[in-house]
Amino acid sequence: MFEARLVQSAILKKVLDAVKDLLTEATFECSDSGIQVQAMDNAHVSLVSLNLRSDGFDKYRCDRNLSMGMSISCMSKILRCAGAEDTVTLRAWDNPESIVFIFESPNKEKLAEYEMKLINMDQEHLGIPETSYSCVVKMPTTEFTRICRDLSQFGESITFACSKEGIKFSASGDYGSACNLFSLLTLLKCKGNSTFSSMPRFSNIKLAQTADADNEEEAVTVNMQEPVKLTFSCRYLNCFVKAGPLCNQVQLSMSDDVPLVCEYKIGDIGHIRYYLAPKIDDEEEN
Amino acid sequence: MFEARLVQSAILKKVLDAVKDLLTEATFECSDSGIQVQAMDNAHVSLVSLNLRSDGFDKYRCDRNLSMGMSISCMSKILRCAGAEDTVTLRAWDNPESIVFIFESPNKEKLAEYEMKLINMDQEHLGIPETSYSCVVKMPTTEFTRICRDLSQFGESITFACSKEGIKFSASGDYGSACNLFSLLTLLKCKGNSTFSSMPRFSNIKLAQTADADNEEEAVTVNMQEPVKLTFSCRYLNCFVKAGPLCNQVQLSMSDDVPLVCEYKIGDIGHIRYYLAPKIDDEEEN
DNA sequence: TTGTCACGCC
DNA sequence: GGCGTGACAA
Repeated sequence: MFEARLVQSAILKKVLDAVKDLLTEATFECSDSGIQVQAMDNAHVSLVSLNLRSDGFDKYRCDRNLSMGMSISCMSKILRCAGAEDTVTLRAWDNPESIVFIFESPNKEKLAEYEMKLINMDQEHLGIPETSYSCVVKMPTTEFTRICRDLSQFGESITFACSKEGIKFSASGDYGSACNLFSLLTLLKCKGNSTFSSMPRFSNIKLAQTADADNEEEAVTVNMQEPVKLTFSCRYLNCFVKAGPLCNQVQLSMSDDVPLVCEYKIGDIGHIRYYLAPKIDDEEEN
Repeated sequence: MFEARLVQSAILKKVLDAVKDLLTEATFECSDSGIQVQAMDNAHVSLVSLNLRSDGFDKYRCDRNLSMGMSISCMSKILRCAGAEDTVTLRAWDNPESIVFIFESPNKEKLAEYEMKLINMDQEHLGIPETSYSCVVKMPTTEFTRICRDLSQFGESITFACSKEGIKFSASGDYGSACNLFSLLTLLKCKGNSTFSSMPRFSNIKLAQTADADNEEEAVTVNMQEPVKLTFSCRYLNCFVKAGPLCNQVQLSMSDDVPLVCEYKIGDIGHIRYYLAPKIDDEEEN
């Protein structure tokens, strides 16, 4: 049998909020090491990769590997029935036709069971190569969310430019253009960091806005090997940003002509990664 | 003349919120003992019974019995014009063609009068027999509201099953099924109540989650003579649940093949009861 | 009748 | 800022 318990059902609620706009259904691969979902969005443009490690659950048992096709919209509806403080348990038998969600209130007074039929799905397990990226940016989710939302008003896509000057997000459209800049210069100056003058050009710039552990969540960190300038569709960025409630920081990994990776940690239990191919120049001109 | 004053107009506001989705018009029977409304909903499926005792009003005078047909939607609009802290007075003359609503602000600075024309209505006074029920369940309105809302997502109707094991609400639909259980066993165990083993089967189980007066509002109480299993339309349950703001606890009375009674107390002044016939098995199978 | 959007309230 | 509600459109 398969059983996974999470005392904080809120985590799973947020995970579903983070994927439901992109996926209507997905295969959940359950094994001894945890739960993994990899799926292209409905339009087959972006890719969602979700990992929940078994050791992150409060109880986890998986006798044999299972591939369960689930309706994300249904699962999202079910999760919405869990109280904010409830414990959630997922349970399925071997060769399951359905999966059961069990919600228990903190005082054990209420027990809710939701049984969801599984779906037969094409198995499309996608190998995603681990690569090293030219630029890796970490920033507060709130900032990134805000930037995507704000710049979306000006055009269909946002250009991420990461250089020795900092990270710059920009968009332009018929009636104007917009730009949000996290300037290394300013950041350094603000912190009275004197390394600026000796900062190497175009290679391996690593900048922490602050070293205070207290403010780590608010830090903007740029780790650059090569400058990059890539353009992405707002539509998808605004879907990714729905994972914001999971985590205070988002990590953006970029290289030329390679999909952006937008990663949110999920507590101690795993992460969700969104992959999105950059627009090529021809498309930008459209 | 007829005059009824309520310092807390909020009560009357909530009463109207509790009926306006079911009734577009209704006859208000006013007598020395108070105000009574009994009416089938627009679709003639459920029945609403509202009682406001004269002694619950801050001032009450009714020289002769009156039957006043009122537009509920109009009355609801008028009540929405009362400030949260206002005092409301209803006034009508004998043989009235209209009724006046008077709102006074606490500091007496503001006086608002709304006159509403009465409607001629068919007199349909429905005798509702007082019966004893196989199961009477009391539970927090918030829980009941939540359950009706949650389970509505899974089907058109909800089955209420009350047995020695507790009270169970369940629904099933195309893509899964859902169930909310208040288990007597769990409740008793949690409270370290040792009466469980001696609990009679199928008869007169009375369970209080807790005897603490503090938590009375949060208690789930089941008083069972006979187990029952009845199915009701979500649509109507979700209308009844609108009475939630009136009262912290709702009382559900059930017997086989007899309408459910869903009762909310209205402060010290009266109550509102909703009656809804169970779906018969044939209908369930549709 | 249901889903979505905008507004106002908490 | 989030939620619940009312209005509108499909």
